[in-house]
Amino acid sequence: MSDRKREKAGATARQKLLDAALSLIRIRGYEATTVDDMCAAAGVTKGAFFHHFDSKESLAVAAAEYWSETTAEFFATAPYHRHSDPLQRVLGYIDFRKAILTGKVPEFTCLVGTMVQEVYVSSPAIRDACDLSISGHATTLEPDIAEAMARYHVRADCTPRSLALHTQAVLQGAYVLAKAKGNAAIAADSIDHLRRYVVQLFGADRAAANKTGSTKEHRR
Amino acid sequence: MSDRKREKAGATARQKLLDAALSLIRIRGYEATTVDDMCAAAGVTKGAFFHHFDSKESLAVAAAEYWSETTAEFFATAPYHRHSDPLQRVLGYIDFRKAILTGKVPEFTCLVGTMVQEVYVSSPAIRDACDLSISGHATTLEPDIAEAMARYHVRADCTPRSLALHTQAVLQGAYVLAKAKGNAAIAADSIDHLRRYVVQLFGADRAAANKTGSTKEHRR
DNA sequence: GACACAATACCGACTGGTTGGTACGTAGAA
DNA sequence: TTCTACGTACCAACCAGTCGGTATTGTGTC
Repeated sequence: MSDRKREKAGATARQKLLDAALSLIRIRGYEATTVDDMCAAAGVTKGAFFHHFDSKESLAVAAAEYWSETTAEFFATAPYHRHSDPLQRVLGYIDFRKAILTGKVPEFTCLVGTMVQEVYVSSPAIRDACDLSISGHATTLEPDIAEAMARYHVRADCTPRSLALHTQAVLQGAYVLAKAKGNAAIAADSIDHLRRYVVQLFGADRAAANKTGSTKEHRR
Repeated sequence: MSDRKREKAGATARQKLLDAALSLIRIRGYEATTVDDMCAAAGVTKGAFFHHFDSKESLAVAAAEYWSETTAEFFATAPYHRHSDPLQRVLGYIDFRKAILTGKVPEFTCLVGTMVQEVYVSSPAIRDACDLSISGHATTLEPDIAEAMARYHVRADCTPRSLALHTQAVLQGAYVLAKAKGNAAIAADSIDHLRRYVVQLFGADRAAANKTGSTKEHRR
């Protein structure tokens, strides 16, 4: 947004503060990350901080919005969109989420999922920004899921939106367990289960649809 | 544990502090909950706090252990254990987790899932206590899952432990989304997906087993 | 049962460092 | 000159943790 602000010559203080906030909050959490910490990490002073942000809270809101923008860009350019089959795009998304579990835990976990757990009662503004980030990302999955459901005649009593949000729940939960265990393996496992669920959900119901028609169903 | 300490006459300061910590941390998070807050909520003074706990961190470890004890007791006496069929016990557990999504969000969410997101880098002691709580609870599900897998001949390449941990990941993620959205409905939805996954996992593979082998497969 | 006395449980004022936030100054661009 | 974009110095409130003290409980001795 507003590219005129961060012209050519490197990042502006606001930008550097947002980047610093992203990495620090993902490591320490929101409350444990102080304004001074972020200023030091960004290489700016407190004056700059409160010039750009009214308060620590408003920086958190801006950070959540910045997170939404960068992740949206990141996933929009990801390779899984190339598949012509909508189900392959959905599975490709899941595979992609698993593939990016690299590096240390704070590097692949979710900023807004971390923040919202701390502030969901104390700061409605931050909570709403986090919700918008998660729900907004889930919304980008809905068209593919809807199309796949239509093509494979999934008639399970679940909506594209519900399944999209479930994928996010699994990912958020996988991150919690990864943090508890200190490694990504457990998160990858959960994503495997999610993938198996989606495969079964579409495959099993396709088989059910086929059953009414014809083919190799071995009715016992 | 050590019932002689909290005899008959009401809760001791230590007990009151642990109870206060549980509810406050679930609402505000660990970092945002001050020692003074917990003392005030417990109706004791700071002297009592630091008499029973070396530091705020050691209280958090004790709180995680206390959480493990109380939840273990809670689930041990839950009704789903009565089913003779192990799969029904597993599904009963999932249904039970959905059924207890009552009241406000801080009342049904998980203490250790909340804490571990804040301290997984800064405090290994708390992180380990949280991991033990989550993983320990998951372990209690393994026998039922293993038995159900054996009975229904599930040969999916997933272990009882992996599936048990996945249920916890889904629950933790469901709580994150519930906090973001401010209500339990989204969590219930995700638990529905988890239930459908388990049903499919056991049902679909049973069908597959039946397909290859004889009918009504009951060999052992 | 009475007493000494020691350990435990708890109190509350205090502290040194930290926190989010402010006031004001300044450099450069328009 | 005025506006934006910072930098520096500072503050009041707050924080985890300390410390000297007191009330209560338990225990060994006679």
